[in-house]
Amino acid sequence: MPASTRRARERAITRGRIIEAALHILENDGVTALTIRRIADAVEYSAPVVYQHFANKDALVLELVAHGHRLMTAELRQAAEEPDIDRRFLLLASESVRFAGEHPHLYQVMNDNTVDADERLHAAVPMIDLLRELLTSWSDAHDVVLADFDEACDIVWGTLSGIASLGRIGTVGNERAQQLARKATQTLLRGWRADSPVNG
Amino acid sequence: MPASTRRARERAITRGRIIEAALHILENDGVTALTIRRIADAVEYSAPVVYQHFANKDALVLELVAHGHRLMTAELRQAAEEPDIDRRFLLLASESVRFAGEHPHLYQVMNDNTVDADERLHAAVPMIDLLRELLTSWSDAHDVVLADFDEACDIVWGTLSGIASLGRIGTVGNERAQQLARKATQTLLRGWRADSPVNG
DNA sequence: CCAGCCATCCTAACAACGTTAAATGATCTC
DNA sequence: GAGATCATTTAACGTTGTTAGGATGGCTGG
Repeated sequence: MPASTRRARERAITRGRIIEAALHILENDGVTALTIRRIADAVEYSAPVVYQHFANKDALVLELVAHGHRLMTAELRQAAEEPDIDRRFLLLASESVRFAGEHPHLYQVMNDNTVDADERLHAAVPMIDLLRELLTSWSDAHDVVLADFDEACDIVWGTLSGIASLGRIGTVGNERAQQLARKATQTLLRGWRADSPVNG
Repeated sequence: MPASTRRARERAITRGRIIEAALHILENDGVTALTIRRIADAVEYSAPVVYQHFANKDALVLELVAHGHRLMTAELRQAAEEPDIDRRFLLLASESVRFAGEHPHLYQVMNDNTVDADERLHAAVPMIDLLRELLTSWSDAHDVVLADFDEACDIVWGTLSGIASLGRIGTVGNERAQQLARKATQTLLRGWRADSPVNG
């Protein structure tokens, strides 16, 4: 069925254009401007065609969330080229907060509780994987045995996302939030080193 | 103007009933059910009456956010009767996460980024004050001088709120999030003690 | 006591939202 | 080329936040 595959290809292209347009609207004009009709306008279709590619708006937004996490992870992996492990960890911390500041609206839907929590977790998997990698290299480098690895990983994740959310508050600001993230991970790592049976 | 004060009294009562009804709807049926018409129905008025007491829906929601922070702070202060400082700190950590689990919808609007960030900060002042008190008593008790007190305070705040948000994810769960909060603060405090010029 | 005023309340409506049904047009299959 | 399938649009439904205009009732000054 050659025709069918061409159709499928065209469908996939349109689907991608919709996501792209939605992302553009979200990043430029915020979450309140992200409406089905505006997205349809941007891709020069009428509103119902969106529903041929996504079951509903939530499904489309979820796609944006996944895209956001992939983008964030990619940027963070770029920052992971820093050779020194501790510096790398601190850099990842501040850079994750910086990402939240540079993509405020995208980061908002990434962490908004309006999106189903479990599906949000699934979208965040690449980010969590990166954290696990980093934490293993760090504990290996310092001969630190963590009492509960997954626990430590979740703690870092929760801490960074919480502090990044703090950054949107005007009186805190993103630069300060970056500093907070660095200090927080620094303190956490120091705490784990102090707790480790080898160094403690 | 005796009549005017009676009017004002009645107005205040109605206003309070609206907030109460809104809170009830929010906690029971979630944020999507929190609509002006449903609130008006609950207080046996028509929808436009709500706008005689609140400029718009956001203003009303902001009131719920402030109420939520007051409620949370009150519960946490109750937990602050624990005499041992370190146990008190850990208790506050887990209890703050527990509150998020017992009032999921309320906690959602408290931390949702749809509400203006700066006004959310203003609503969170009592909670921050409690944190500051706790942190000063802790550093006094252990002769720890924190390099930057406000920084440490914001770190704890961001960490706890971030981990509490983690708790709504099904695969994490609230009990585990409570444990994470305890461990996170424990590790942070240990890190600060290790860093203090007196004990370090 | 009564006319007038002012606050309060409701009905009706507006624009915009997510979403669906039905109709139209294009494209592919045989 | 005829019939079926897909793509697309127009129209509409129900709901949302919000505002305008008119009715109603109690307070105030004479």
